[in-house]
Amino acid sequence: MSKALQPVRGTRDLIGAEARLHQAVGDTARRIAGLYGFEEWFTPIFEDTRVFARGLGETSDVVSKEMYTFEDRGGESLTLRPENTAGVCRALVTNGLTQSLPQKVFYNGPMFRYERPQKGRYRQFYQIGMEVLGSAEPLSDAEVIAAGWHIIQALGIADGVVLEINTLGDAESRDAYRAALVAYFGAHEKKLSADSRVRLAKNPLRILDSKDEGDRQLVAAAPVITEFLTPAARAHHEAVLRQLAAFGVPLRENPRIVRGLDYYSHTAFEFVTDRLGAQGTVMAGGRYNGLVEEMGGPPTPSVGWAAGMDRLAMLMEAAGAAPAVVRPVAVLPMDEGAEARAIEAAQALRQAGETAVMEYRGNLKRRMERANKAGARAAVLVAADGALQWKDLVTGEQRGITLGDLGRG
RNA sequence: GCGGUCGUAGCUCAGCAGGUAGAGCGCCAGGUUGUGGUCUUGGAUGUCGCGGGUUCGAGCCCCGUCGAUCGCCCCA
Repeated sequence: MSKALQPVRGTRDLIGAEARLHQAVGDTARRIAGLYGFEEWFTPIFEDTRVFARGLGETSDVVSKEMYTFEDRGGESLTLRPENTAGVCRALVTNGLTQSLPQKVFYNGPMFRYERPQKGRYRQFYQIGMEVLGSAEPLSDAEVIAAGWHIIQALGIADGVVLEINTLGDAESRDAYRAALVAYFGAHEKKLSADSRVRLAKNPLRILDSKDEGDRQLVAAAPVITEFLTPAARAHHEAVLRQLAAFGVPLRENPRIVRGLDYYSHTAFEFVTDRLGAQGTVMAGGRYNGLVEEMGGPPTPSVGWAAGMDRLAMLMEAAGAAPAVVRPVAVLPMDEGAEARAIEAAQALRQAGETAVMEYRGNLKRRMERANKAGARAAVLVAADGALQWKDLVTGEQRGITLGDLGRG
């Protein structure tokens, strides 16, 4: 045991039920995204460090203290992606797709963040995400959110999850609001928590979602973004809310929703749950109108979200929505001479789309036991003379069949 | 990065004024010379996370370390 190597802190193996859960999340999300006309993109797991430093904001926590950044043998500064929106925007630009907008993108894969691990929070974690690149229309905001809700429903976890939505307004609205917040919290600085005093200087909006009780009381009386929205920003937000209603997505307006990454503006939303302890955010995103430009492209207004597969999988498990395991048919030779014929039978089943397993060793009793443990629903018993019998492992019934019967289930 | 809790067989856990470890499940073999699930008999397995210290003696005490976990921070 002392010599056994362990997985690196914050990483783990996905095997068995956990693997199946993750697979179900990815497959379901991909399928639903397809229903909305989104196509999957595969971008590199590491990028030029500048992709993230520029995209997410140099001062954001993710960039300033959570990235896996290293120099490769050629002396380039590379970074394991901490999220995938910046990479997708970079790919849009490098592939010349800013000429054919909008692009509707789905992705699925591992992300890396150097954080203190906790349940539902890992250093290598998995995200799915959807992005609409190149549309400023409120309908694109509403549709990606609706697709996200559709996925949550399809996973069978909608019960404990609710959409909270807010707007951060455009740059003009946001600057005015930020100034108002600084003035308000500045006047009450002595009552703020230590953390929030730091936020006041660095990112005053962040005080809004503080968990500190004292902060919360101050926040309750703080100015609200809606008072500072420009007419255009207000119109956008109202249109998004209206269309979400048309999509049938239940929501709760929450003026305290804020985003941690710098690229967001206008719509900001989170699907949250109270069933995962401190890791309550399950899917989150918003509109980002400046990111593609940061990657060297033309102004390209976009919206999207990302969701933690690990958290979705945990919710599925808690909801008893775990995917069923496929029950195979076991093909068992009764004597050594029957092996070739058994292979033929197994292949016939597989050609017909049936999952077939062959136990590799032991006498018939041993193979039967293994087939049973593997959850086989039936066994095909193969005699040396080539005769086949079908044994239903649930009822125990057994009858003679021919090779041709196997193709017909 | 900060604070709390925890770490014993593959899994879930018990153990104790400090005297070098147990149960259930699982696993292996038999009861059954070609047929599983139930039942039954027997068997194997741990450097008690790792390193150091205190002690005649430590799974039980102390320190460190690694990992998990809860909260903060941050975020998906």
